[in-house]
Amino acid sequence: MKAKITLKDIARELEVSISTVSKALKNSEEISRDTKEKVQAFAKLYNYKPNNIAISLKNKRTKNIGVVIPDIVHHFFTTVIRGIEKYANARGYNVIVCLSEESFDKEVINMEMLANGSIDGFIMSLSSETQQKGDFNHLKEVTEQGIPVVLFDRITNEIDCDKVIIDDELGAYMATKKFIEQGKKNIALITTDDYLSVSKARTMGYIRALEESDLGVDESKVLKLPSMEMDEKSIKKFMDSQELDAVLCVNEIFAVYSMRLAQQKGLKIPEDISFIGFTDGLLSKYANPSLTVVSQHGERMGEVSAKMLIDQVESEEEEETYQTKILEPTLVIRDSIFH
Amino acid sequence: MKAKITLKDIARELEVSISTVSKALKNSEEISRDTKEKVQAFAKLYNYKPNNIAISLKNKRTKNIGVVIPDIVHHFFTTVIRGIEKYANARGYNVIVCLSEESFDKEVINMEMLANGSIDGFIMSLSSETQQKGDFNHLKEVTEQGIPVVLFDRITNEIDCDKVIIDDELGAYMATKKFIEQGKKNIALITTDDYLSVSKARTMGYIRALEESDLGVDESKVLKLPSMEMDEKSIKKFMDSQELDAVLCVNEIFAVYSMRLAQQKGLKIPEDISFIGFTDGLLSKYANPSLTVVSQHGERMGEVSAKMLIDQVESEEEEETYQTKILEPTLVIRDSIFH
DNA sequence: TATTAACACGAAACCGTTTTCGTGATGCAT
DNA sequence: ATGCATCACGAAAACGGTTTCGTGTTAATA
Repeated sequence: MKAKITLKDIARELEVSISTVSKALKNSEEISRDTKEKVQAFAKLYNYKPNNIAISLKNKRTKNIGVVIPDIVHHFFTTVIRGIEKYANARGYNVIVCLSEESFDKEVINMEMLANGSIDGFIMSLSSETQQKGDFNHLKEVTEQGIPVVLFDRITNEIDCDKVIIDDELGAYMATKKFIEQGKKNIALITTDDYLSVSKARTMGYIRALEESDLGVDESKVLKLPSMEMDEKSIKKFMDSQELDAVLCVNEIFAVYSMRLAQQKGLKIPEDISFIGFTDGLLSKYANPSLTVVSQHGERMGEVSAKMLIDQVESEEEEETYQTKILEPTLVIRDSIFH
Repeated sequence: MKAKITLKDIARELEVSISTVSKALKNSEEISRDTKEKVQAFAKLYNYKPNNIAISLKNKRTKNIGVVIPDIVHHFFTTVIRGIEKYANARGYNVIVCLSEESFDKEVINMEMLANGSIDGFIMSLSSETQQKGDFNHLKEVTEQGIPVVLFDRITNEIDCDKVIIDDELGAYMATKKFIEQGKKNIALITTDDYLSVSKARTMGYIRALEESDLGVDESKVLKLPSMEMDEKSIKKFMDSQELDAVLCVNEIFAVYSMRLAQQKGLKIPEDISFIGFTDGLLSKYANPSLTVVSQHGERMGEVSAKMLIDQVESEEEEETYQTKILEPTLVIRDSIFH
């Protein structure tokens, strides 16, 4: 086992001072050509690499960014992470991922763990429990300490920081309007409780599209599940209870599952009943029929979030001016609706 | 903005030395009751939290573990990460995720970045390019430096370290045998080139099951794709070229896609043709019909890997005895085969 | 020859902890 | 009064770097 070599080792071996070695490796003007060559050759030979921790301690920059998300086994979050990772890596940053698993306590613990010097900034999406409680003190504390935070997708207006979201209202509006244009009359919405910021916005888009049309809103055609967790029973009951010819779902799982229910009843998709979901994941692509979705562009969202965060981390002046980027959703047309 | 408070700040404020503060906060016997109370109260009031970086530098432990995987938008890896994250977090570790994106170079760069003090150990699954090249020097360097490594799923025998895999050979064997028991005669395999350790093992299991039966192996019934990337054309061509009544696929995407091809030809699943895939993801669960799969128990794999790594990191003696844990795969029966 | 600038390097502080060791003060026994 | 523990605390080194500033040597200049 060859242990890592340090500046001190090089200095001792070459009989110069640590400072000389440090400067020589940085090609400082101060050091003579001779010494520099000697030091650099020696360093290369023994594969010297500076210790990241020591550097972090010195310049109070870790080059790590903390990502706190509710769940990783969810296609949307996965793509966001990928976007963050790609962008951050390109700028020399590493990504520390923490999962809150939709729990407020875990979110708090994770943030506290990372806030003590481990990271330069946070990118996060709130857990459902946090959004439900409306308690954002952990975020406040962190921002007050001057640690930059970027909130994405599941955000709150109570915290002053950069934010990245897609226009969920618009996404749902576009989807619903599509149904209307295709002559659908009984358009349902399967969503979750309003405390989830995204669900609330989507519901609003659905309502706006219907109100702009002759159809109007029928409350009984809206199913609000308590969470994003799959709840087969409630969906089945809802789907069985009425005649529908179009269903908008707040995620792809709900959509694919309800498609199957419809098929079991002998309905033809999209002729008898059409479906649109949110999240452009594998499921939508490979479902049968393939599912039309509102794409949230997770990877893009990740990149944008990472850019905003790193720009802030690296900016000297602490700018008290935060922005909210709103990404446009797009409809990815597949076989679950008419082309 | 309230800046973080340090030991030095407390010391200055309370007019004691830094060492006294440090000891007082650790409830050292050395310090008088009075002083301890004073210091602890002050620390609490100003919400003192020790700086992780400084501690890392001091005791050469970061409490971070590096996870390097080829891809994150893949259900299996996602579940592994979740397993790692849960276990590691419970033991006070954070997880730094790096994606190699199946590239050898990125794998190397990521490892080098992390190996300079940022982490206490690695958990990784090799990129396909690395397995193809057979170049493992980056792993050798790291292990020679005394940094513990745990390899999972995509492993190599050229490196001495702990490993966690599932018995891929057995999984494919079980699946193929299932087909045979159900009277299937023309059993195909859609897999990838043998350089991927998992594909090779799965192919061997498939072959063993067939050889043990009366059927024997028919090379033309095996499709070897160049990588795990989806290649619709090749699969379509393969499926069209012959009469099959069962297909084993090396992942769930290939399986779901070929199911759809079969359905388009008017075949009934599972009566005319049955399917089994690897990876128990969302796709399998919500496909139509739902897909029978060989479950790799990713989350378990993640937990086991994390446990092995952390145990090694925390063990004083550097044990030169490495183990390979082989997890048993299980068949998750769904509607793509007879129940 | 005396002055001075340039050169090449080292000493030391610093980042925020932990930990070892030393020491002044106190109290007790002799 | 003297010796000796014990107590309560501080000084300083260490982790591995970066950076400022000081300094001895040499060579050029007056």
